[in-house]
Amino acid sequence: MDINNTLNEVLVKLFRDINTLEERAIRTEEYQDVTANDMHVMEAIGPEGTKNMTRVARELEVTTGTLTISVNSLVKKGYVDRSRSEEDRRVVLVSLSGKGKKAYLHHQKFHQDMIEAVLKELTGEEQRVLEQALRKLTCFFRAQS
Amino acid sequence: MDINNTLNEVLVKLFRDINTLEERAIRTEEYQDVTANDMHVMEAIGPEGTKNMTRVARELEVTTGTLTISVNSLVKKGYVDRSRSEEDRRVVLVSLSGKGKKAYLHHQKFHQDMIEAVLKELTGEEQRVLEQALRKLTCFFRAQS
DNA sequence: GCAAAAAGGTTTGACATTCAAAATATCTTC
DNA sequence: GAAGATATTTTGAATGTCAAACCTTTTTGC
Repeated sequence: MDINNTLNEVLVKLFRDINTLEERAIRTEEYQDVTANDMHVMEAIGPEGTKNMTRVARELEVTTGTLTISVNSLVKKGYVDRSRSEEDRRVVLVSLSGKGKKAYLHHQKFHQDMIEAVLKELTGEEQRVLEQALRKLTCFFRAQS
Repeated sequence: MDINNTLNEVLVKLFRDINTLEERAIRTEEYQDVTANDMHVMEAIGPEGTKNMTRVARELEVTTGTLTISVNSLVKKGYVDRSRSEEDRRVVLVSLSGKGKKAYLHHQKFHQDMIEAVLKELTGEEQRVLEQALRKLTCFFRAQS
């Protein structure tokens, strides 16, 4: 059987399974009200300091209108703080609240645990080749854009 | 050490944006009206023969109600044919139209190009190692879900 | 046989996410 | 200080999703 076909099938399935797993990991007992989208927004805002709406929207590649709606919900749920800049009253600054930082770190830990678990399954040689392949994959998608 | 970072980056960025990236590749001049969701539905229906709604919905892991809406749109756009089974009048059979098959093959080519980009710089031995590694990971993630 | 239960799909109502374009408020420039 | 630029929110429309109610048709149990 052709390695091309095998890889195609495996990659498609793997991506789907990992996404499913990640979605499931985000909604834990403690963070039932956090959607995958919420987590992505929190990741873009980042755990340190503040960012304005335009910058976060650019990082997420969504319009600021879309981000406004996401942030509305995150503020209401208490994960994000929103305030107006004093220097430029047009600018809105967002940052993670204490609760938001905790949720963010919780998710980071999930990523780390998952990576550790995955690497334990593989030999050193397999790890090396996998890394090379994933780098190539990232390049491929970057080149498309 | 670096495998860790690569995996994390892939996990965070590539997997998150995979839908957007694929959609960008799907929407060409010829197939402007095909969304990423449309393509996933067409993949689940498959290029050969017919399947009933329940089976396709199960493969996509969505409700049949959701699939009905997706298929409505695909039928209207001319990518999918829908008919009632003669043996069991409850059953609705869906299949790709000529246009649907063409779009499907176009997307398969995108996948092929992706695989080629990844494999290009690996030796035959490395390709075997990669395949082995991905198989292990598929098993691993399957077991988690 | 026939009534009740099961099965396959569709419809409905609700919500989340998204964008483009209009609206609002605040700078900046000339 | 008026005109234009910038940052954000609001509005209106589309897509994608589910659960639950609702048809049709088939199967089951008596």
